[in-house]
Amino acid sequence: MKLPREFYTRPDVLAVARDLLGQVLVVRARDGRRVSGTIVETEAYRGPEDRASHAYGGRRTARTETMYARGGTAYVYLVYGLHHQFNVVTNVADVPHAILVRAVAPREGIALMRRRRGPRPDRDLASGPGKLCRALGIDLRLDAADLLGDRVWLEPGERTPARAEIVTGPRVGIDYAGAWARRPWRFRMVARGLVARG
DNA sequence: TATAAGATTTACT
DNA sequence: GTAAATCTTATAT
Repeated sequence: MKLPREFYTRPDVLAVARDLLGQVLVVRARDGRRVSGTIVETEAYRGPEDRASHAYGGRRTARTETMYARGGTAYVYLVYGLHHQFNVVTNVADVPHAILVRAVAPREGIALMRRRRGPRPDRDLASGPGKLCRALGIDLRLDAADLLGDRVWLEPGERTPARAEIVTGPRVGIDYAGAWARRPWRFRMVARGLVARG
């Protein structure tokens, strides 16, 4: 079962970013097998007013065009010329809201992830936005893919985190955005009973 | 046309 | 801790 269109088209991108925690990101590998991970960290981007967003000021380029698609679309782009970033587009068409998936916990297809990522602790296989794309096999070919299609999609997780298990904080790597960078639009799921860190 | 910097990761000192 | 890798976009010649 996939998350329905209505999950993504909701108007509050912060609520969707929070609700993505605990859900499962699934990618169909070339041989048809499933590779998946549980989402544990997200960041909301609320263009056009959000100075940290690629769509700040209503900017529309070949790269950002995907952000203007309807909710439930994948937005994949390259940073620093070599790392892919996977985002979930939210809201209705022409409203460029998106959520960067910053980390997942490996779930299915772990052997394939290890092969793709090389020798390292399993804990580090997908513990960053560029790492998870490498581990799951996400690249520019998945840009603009429909999240209700059969190449990449989201499924409900077994358990959604309780409020006390969600830590919010400032977004990462966007110091140029001034005050917008300090907004607590980053959401992280922590293990129950652990003390939160920034 | 040229230059700078970015929603990052890795290797090396 | 610092540097290198190297594509896209914005801004300045």
